Parts: sequence; structure tokens; C-alpha cells
Amino acid sequence: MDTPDKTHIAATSSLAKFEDSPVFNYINSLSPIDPIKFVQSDHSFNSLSFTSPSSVFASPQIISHRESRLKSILSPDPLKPELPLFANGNKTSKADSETVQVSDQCAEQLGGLTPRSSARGVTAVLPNAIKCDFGSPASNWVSSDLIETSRVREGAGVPSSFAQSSKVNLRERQHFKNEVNLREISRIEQTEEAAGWDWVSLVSDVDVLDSSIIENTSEEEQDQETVDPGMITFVSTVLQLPQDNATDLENKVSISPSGSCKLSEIREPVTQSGEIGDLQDKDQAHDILSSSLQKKLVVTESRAKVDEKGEKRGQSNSKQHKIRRRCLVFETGSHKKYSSLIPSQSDCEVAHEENRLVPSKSSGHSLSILPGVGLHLNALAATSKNDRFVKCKTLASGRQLISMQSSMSSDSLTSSQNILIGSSALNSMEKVSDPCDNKVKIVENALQTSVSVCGEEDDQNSPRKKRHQELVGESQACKRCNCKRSKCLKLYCECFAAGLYCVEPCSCLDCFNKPMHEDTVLETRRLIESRNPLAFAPKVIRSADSATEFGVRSYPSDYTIWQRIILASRLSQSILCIASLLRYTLCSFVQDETNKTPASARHKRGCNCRRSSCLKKYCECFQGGVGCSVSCRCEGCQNAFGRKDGFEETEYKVEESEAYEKNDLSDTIKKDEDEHSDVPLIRPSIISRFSRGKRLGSSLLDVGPSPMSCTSLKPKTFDISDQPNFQIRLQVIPEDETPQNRKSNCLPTSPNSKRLSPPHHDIRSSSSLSSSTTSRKLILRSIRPLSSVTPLQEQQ
DNA sequence: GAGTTTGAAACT
DNA sequence: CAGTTTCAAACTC
Repeated sequence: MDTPDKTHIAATSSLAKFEDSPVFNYINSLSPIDPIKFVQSDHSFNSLSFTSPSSVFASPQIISHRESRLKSILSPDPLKPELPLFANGNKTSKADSETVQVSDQCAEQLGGLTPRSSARGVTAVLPNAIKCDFGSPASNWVSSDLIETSRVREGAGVPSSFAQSSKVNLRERQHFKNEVNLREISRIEQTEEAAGWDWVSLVSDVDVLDSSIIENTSEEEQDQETVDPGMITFVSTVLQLPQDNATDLENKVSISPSGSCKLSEIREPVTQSGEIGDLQDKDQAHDILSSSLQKKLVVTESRAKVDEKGEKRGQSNSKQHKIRRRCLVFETGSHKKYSSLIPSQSDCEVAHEENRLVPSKSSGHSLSILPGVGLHLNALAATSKNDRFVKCKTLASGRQLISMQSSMSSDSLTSSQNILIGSSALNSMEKVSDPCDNKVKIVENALQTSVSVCGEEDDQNSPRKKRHQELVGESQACKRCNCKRSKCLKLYCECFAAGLYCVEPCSCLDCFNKPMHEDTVLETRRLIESRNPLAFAPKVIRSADSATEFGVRSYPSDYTIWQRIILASRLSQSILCIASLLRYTLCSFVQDETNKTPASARHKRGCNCRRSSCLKKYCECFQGGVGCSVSCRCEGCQNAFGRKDGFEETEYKVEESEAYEKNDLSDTIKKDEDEHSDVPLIRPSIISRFSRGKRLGSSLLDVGPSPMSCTSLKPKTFDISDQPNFQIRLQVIPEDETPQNRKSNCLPTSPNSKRLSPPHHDIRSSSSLSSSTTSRKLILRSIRPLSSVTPLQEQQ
């Protein structure tokens, strides 16, 4: 095989002869074309000739890369770069020729190596030669091609005039550069021997040169050599890493546990350049991340990791890795079909291990990332037969689920709603574990199931505790339904309402609430949400949760109602939320005014109990372990967790009640209240002003036998709100009110309209009513004005 | 386990 | 929006 040099020399020698001829000189003097042009052609030719030896072994990728580089470096106008290049080439012709010779030697030495290695060898030599010559990236590449040109010219003995003029200085510089070249070459050879052609040192040199082009080229080649091709493709294409961000790439590689020594060594130049602190990370990455799967995932996370670089030095490395690993697992799972709804098993396992109750911390990490609790938290139930496992997954990955759910939903409203739900739900979950709050248990929707199973600090006497124990005994069964006709696609179904797929323990018939009917489930859910955006929201929310849900912080207790409304309106983010927001604001105000106890959880909508006295699980408030609130329309509320009016139980005037007679708890309350039968009854009737939409706009007074008073045990109250200082309230207590009498006395009511507005009376009529109603006892009591009520009255 | 009660959800 | 019906859980026996 003819060496390119021979061919090249032969060709160039003929050209040199032609150049020597007088005809050529004459033409040269006449032609507007500068002789450089000849050099240019020569250059091109020689460039090809020069690269041919390496190209024998080099991969096409490298060749094309180099050529493209050369083209990009050279100006589009072939003439412009030629002058400096030509000049430089002449100045350094001798050095270059020597460099090329060495380079050729290297190539020859590499001939026994794999083609790739030889290719690298050529690539490696170039920067060094360049470094000695010009130290600029552009000149690097050009010079390597000009080397051959210079050598040809020398051999031809026809130096250009320009080169002749600087021949003396050139020789001095050449001498120096030759030495440097030799040193560099010897370094390369030493490096080859020491590291088995570890190109790290070369990269280091390049870094010192601050030669971006060479840097990129070298790194790419190194990455291709040391990292598996899929990985580098992954990095470059998927991540679309900026090419100029060489540090990022190197960090990625070094963090990766691909683990080869070369990867670590690759990092060294960068470390030497000033990033010393990451060596520990590298080591730990090797320790923690071992599988190939993790390796690639780590690459995907590397960008975020690099971003964290500034912070991570001050943090616990192990913690970081743990978090990353979890996130990575999320990513892996997200590619599965149900991954959008179902958390990956490993993720759940992690969460399960770390915190069974979705602990604040684990949730805290993800909370910022994936807020939300959404559809079918137990979606994994379809794939897992372990109920217990499902439960914990449900809690652990609710945010992930919701996030995916949101992305799935084209309805932005639904998405945002999910997020809201999730945030509040998470808050609830976190608060369940609050040891300080052992009375109020937020057991709601998915949380309800999970909490009841995974551990609930409930009163030992409470029915819920019994239920909890039962559930635990039943291998911690999940929420189960028994739907017969709803196909588990309505809110009747507890599973569906809780965002859970029905699972094995369910006894439902014709159940569609299964992953196989995912589309149906989603569509149904969307329809329901279209009717009621909060349909899947937690039914029980705490005050803080409410604030979170509505995007409002808890109001300072001394805020007036208007201050709260203004604040809420400022903070509201969507019109949709305004209604709920306003309601929350009002309720929060009322609750603050009427129930100074710590704002415990409240039912979202309130209950509507009539016969259970809110003492049985028919009552959603009671079931949720929360007291009734002003939102409730219940009658005869005796909720052990807190009555609607927020009164102390000891102040409550107990009337005979069928419900009480049937309930032990009621008996207890009755007994307790009988002792206080003489206590005058006071009701902060401000409740009535805000408790219900209707009432809000109705009379300020609740006078006389309202439907409520007729059918419930609650004494009706009416306030003389327009009286100065709002200090006197009247309460009508039916003396002879038995359930029968109550019914006979009450105004017509409908089952759902227990809040039918009573006859509107003004203050005067109220007094007349009081006086005329002989069977009733008016109890007047002077009460201490509520501090923030007065401003309210004034404002209104 | 069957029947009843209850109240939320859905429907009109 | 009110009234009614449907539904399934809770409850009782």
C-alpha cells in the first residue's frame, strides 16, 4: 500500500518544479491570483494526504468530524484565512514537520493497536502540536494540515518570500517549539505507557489550553471510548446537553457508576481545574449506585445533580443519593402503562420502608415536586395482590399519582383541583401523625383508608378504633365497597370516592372501578368533577388544610371578616376557588369567633344529619372524627368531636332525645348536661349569619321556632345584632319540647332544607314573639362582646 | 347474615 | 334549587 506521504511528495515535487519555472513566475506576476491560492489548493490536497494515514484506521466519524471542524474553523472565504495560515505555516514549518513526523511515528506505533486507538492517537497528537504552534483552537486544526504543506515546501526548497523574510526568527522559534513538541510527545508516550492510552492527560492539556474545540472533540472521543455508546447518545440527545458545557458532561460521566477507572480519571483534569470537592461524590456514587439501570438513571439525573452541586457540598451526600435514587425510580416507573397512575413498586417500597404513614419528611421531599392526591391511589392494587402493600403505596405515592393524573387530564381545572386536593390531603396526612392531636383524626378518602389501616391514634373507645382494629386484624385490608348497582362509578362507592380502584376485598358487583376500565373511570370522574370540582376533595379538612386548599394562609385570629376576604381575594388564583374561598373565609371567621378551641378539622361541606344526632357514622363529620361546624345542617347535633355551634358540651341544654337514649355516648353527654340544665343557654348567633348561604342573606335574627329548633335539640338563638355593642342575645328554649312536640311545632321542612329560613322578624317582633310564646322560655343573658365581632358589626 | 336505618349522592 | 329517589354504609337483631 502506498503511503500517502509518497504519493503526496511525488505530487508536490512536480508542483514545485512547476513553481520553479520562469513561466510560472511570470504568470504569477501577471495573475491577480495570489500564489497563496496555489497554497490553498496545496493545502487542501495535503490536508487530505496528511490525514490519510490516520484515516486508514480512524473511524469515519472522526474523519468527518475533523473535516467538518476544519471547514468550520476556516472562513467561508478560502482566501482570507490563508494568509495567516500560510505565514504561520512557514514560520513553523520545521517544527511542524517534526511534529508531523512524530505524529506519524505515533500513528505507526498505534498501528498495532485497534483502529480506534490509532485514531485517538492522531487526535491526541494534534493538540500538542497545536499547543506548541499557536495555542488557539483554530490554528490547531489548520496547522496540522499545514504541517504537510510546510514540509512539502521545505522539501521543494521554494519557501515563500514571506517565509524568507522571517527566516532567522523562525529558526529560533522553531528550535524552542521543537523542544516543546518533543516534551509533549514524550509526555504522550509516557501517558500511554502509564495509563494505557488514557487520554485524560491529554484532555487536561487541552483544558489548560482552553481550547474549546479540541476540548469538545477530545471529550467526545473519550466519552465514546470510556462510556458505552448508548450512554453518550443518551446524554447528548435526550438531555441535549449544551456542548459548551463540558463540565456538565464530565460531571455526568464521573458521577455515573459506570464506574470504570477511566471515568474517574476523566474527571481529574476538571478537578485539577478547580473542582476538587466532587471527588467524594464520585466515590460515594460508586458505593451507592451499582446497577446498570441506576447508572443510566443517574445520568438522567445528572443535570439536576450538577445544579445541586453548589448546595450539595454542605449537605449529606447519602441523603442526596437517597433522594436521587427515589426520583430515579419514579422516572423508570413513569414509562409503564400504569405508571402514570401507579407508583412503581420500588418507589413504594422505598416509601414504605422510610415511612409508613407518609410521613412528613418523605412527603416533604416530594411535595414540592409532585403535589397532589388524585385518582385511584390504589391503582397498583390491580397489579399487586398485597393489600397492605397497596395501602402504603397509596400514601407514599399519591403525589406522583396526582401529578400524572393531572397531566393526563386535559382539563386544567381538574388538574389544578387535583393539586389542591393533594396538598390538603397531604397536610391532613401529616397532621394525622401529629401526636398532639389525638382527638381529631383526619381520615378522609384515601387517607381515611390508609390512616385507618396504617395506624391511627384514636380514642380506644371510639368505634373507629374498633374498626381500625378490625381492619388491622383483617390483614390491614383496604377500603372496600359493597356496591351493587352503581358499578362503583359513583360517589356512593367509597373506593371510587376515595380515588381508589376496587380491589379484591371489595364485594361489589359489576364493578367498573378497575384498572382495566381506566378510561371509563377517568371519564366518569371527570364528569363528576365537572359537576362538583370538589367532589373528590377530602371531605374533612383542617383549617390549615382549608387555607392550603384555597391557596390562602390561615388568617390571623384578629383579622376582621373584611380583612380576611380581601386577603383571600388577593390570594385567590382562580374564579373557581372564589366561592369556596369565600366560604372558607367566612367559616374561618365564624369558627374563630365561635370556637376558640384550636381550629380542628371540619367537614368540607358539613353534614346533614337529622336522626343520628351526628353521633353515628352515618354522620360524615363524626365518621371523619371531626366536630360539626357551621357548615353543617345537622339537627340535634351531638357530635362528640364538637358540635356545630361550637359550644362547650357542659353548657348544652339537653333535651330528651331518642338518639340519646339509644347511645351510650349520648347518655354520657346527657348525664353531663343534665347537671347543667339550669345553665342559661347562649348561642352565638353570629353562626347563623354565616353558616349557610341562605342565612347569610336572610334576616339577621333567628327567631322563634325555626325548622331547626323544631326538629333538633338545638335551642334556637337569635341575636339582637343591631343593638349597640352586640351584647344581648336571646335564646328561645322550648320548655315542653319533646320530639313529638317539636315536630308539631316546627315549620314545614324538607329533608334537605333543614335550614329553611325562619320567618323574618326584626328585633321588635322577636320580643313580641317571645312574650307571646308562653310555652317558651326566653333566657336573656348578657355576654361579653366578641372582640372582633364588633368591628364586623360596624363594618357591616 | 338479613333486615333496617341513615344520609349522601344522584336524579328530576 | 327543592324535592325525590337511589344507593350503599352503618347499624340492629
